[in-house]
Amino acid sequence: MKSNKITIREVAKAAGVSLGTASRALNRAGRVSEEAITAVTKAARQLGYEPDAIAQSMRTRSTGSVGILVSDFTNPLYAHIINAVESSMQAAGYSLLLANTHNDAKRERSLIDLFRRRRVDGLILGPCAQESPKLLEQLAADFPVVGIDRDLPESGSGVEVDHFHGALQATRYLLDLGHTDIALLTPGSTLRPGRERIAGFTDAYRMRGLEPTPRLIRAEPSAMEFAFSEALALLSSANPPTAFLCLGTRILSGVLQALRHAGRAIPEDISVIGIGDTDLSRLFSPPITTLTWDLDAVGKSAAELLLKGLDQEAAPEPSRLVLTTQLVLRESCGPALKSQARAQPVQTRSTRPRD
Amino acid sequence: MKSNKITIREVAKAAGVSLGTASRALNRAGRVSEEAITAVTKAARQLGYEPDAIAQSMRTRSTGSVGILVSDFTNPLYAHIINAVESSMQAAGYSLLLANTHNDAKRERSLIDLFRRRRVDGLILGPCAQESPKLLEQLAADFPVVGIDRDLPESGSGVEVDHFHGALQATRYLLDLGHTDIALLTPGSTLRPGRERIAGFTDAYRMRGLEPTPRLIRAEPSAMEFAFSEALALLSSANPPTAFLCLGTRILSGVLQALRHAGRAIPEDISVIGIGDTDLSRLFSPPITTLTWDLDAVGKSAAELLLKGLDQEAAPEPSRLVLTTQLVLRESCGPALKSQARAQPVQTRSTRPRD
DNA sequence: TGGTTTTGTGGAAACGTTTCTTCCTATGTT
DNA sequence: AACATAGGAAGAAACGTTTCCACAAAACCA
Repeated sequence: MKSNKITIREVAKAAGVSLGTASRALNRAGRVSEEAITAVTKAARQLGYEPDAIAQSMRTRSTGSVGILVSDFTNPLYAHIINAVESSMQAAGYSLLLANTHNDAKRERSLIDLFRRRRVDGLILGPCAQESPKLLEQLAADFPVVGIDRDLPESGSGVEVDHFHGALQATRYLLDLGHTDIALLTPGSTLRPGRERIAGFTDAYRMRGLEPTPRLIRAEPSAMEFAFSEALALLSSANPPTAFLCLGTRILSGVLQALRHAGRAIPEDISVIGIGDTDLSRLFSPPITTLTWDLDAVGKSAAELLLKGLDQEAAPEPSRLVLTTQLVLRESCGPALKSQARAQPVQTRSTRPRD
Repeated sequence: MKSNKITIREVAKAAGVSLGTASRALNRAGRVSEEAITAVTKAARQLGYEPDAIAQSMRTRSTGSVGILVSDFTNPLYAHIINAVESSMQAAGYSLLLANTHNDAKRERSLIDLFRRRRVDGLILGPCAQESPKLLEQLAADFPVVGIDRDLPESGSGVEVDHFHGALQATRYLLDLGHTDIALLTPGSTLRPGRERIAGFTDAYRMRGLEPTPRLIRAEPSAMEFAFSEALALLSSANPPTAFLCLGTRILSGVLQALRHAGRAIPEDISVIGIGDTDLSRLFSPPITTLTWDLDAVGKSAAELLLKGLDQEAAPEPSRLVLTTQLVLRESCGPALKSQARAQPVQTRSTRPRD
């Protein structure tokens, strides 16, 4: 049952019409008679005609596919976002071209070029190391681009999570519990999320007239091994932190592992805040207080923004969307019993204009 | 900086050669002089020429893209597999077209048709409800297809995990601990993995001269809510199980949640075996004994099988690969203290020929 | 009835490549 | 010196669609 390729030419011949008419009949475009439509559709069905999407793309200059680039979709946060994107795009008739950048700017660049050569209709880009807004600007000349949690040029569209206020809220919560030596672990200070988190973290301190300890701010590319050894090092340092703010899924695992390894009890010895409402944070003992946000909404919004850009060819008005975070309180944070106020009081000044 | 499309025609003109020569020069195919090559490549670089992959596909009948279909890549198991597939395929120069079937045979069918129309060079298919090997056979006539953990026709290639012996080993381990009332929770008895697991589970009992309790075998589509309520129901039933074999990532979470909800201690009150070496199973207290296998190897092997099929057009010899499972012993299983031998001794007979 | 519009059709062009065929021109051989 | 041979290039065909254009026939309007 080798399915021989049936072209529209053969359909036309079988229906007794010209090739052009057959095409118009199948697409119900332009002027076609009812009887031509019935004849052609019948012939197409009988022959098992399947239009060649490549040839269609060739002619129409649109492929019906969009690319999505993230650093690593093994990360459950990305997996959920991509899942939502896929649902929305599939419903709209688009296919998803997926690739990992592994947080490598060079690779991202070459993947973008690859996708451009493949003539994707649009592109969704997650954060990536050493990202430059300029790249996006150039890209946006070719097709709609939507960034996720990414630095955007003036003209760019994207959806962002309010990591600034998220980190601020989480930090204030810990400060309120009496912690002053809070370790902040977050991936990538060069990426928007990391930058915003550090700013929010710092601001929370300053709003209390305190200053965070630079030594306790660890912003490296997310890796569980990094988080594990880093946490272990911090714990055995001269002035160990009394709380860990773990703003990365892998980081949370690494820190929890380190705490177990070091024999520290949560929340008695040390408080922990995690990220992303995963099975781990819900089912860990104790359940982990978690900074979270709506991943489905991120993906869905990104898809909608992209679809909007795909719809109207000539209306490239940029749109941004900011999603808020929620702090889900569980049982992993307690008062800082052995707190020693080491943080330096300074004049309160925000690292960021108030909004 | 609107990037105007540069065609090979313009490159040829700039280099002072004919269109055909330019193409041959860029592809280093056929007879071309060295000087033509240098002239053309220089012109191409200067003009910023990027070949149009669609047009290339049109002519060469190959798109350099492969499709992959799984039920739901939010499942970390699939995410890891896809990750490995993506790495291998990207290294080989292929792009990945991804979609979720949501375990719906109809949707799978239509996605396959969509991918076929998009002229993917190959296809990787995860398990899907009501799958029919016949479908794969038809498909394989058009392009190479690789199944993952899926029923295959005679002629099909694929990689499979030895769920049979995995379940057998896990069950025997629990039986050795004195458990006779073991609950088996696994997604989809119509899917190969579920079927094999039930067979392995049953065989383990029979090798001891016992028979499993049908009531304790729960094979439904994987859903955390299902597992939670199902586990709760089993716990409050007349003869509750003393051990849970949770052969699905979501299922494990649901059962753990149910056990916490019911106030049962692991492993004192009840023993638990999970699946997939996730953060949850490693970091849970106590760490969960886990039936696991090499997800990277699954993805990598699937990609390699597909690449082999893509390479040689004319050699459709089917190849199968079976990967073994490992039982990672942790601390979630203990002896069945309040075991009451309720299982019926029967004549030992395997549900499956020995291998 | 004669012109004007509408409607449907067939044929051809176009999308941007690769590849096949033909042809010319050196180069080498007897 | 005449002739075979091979290397290189130009030109055209092909991939399977959609869409543009011209044109005939039918319908409409005065």
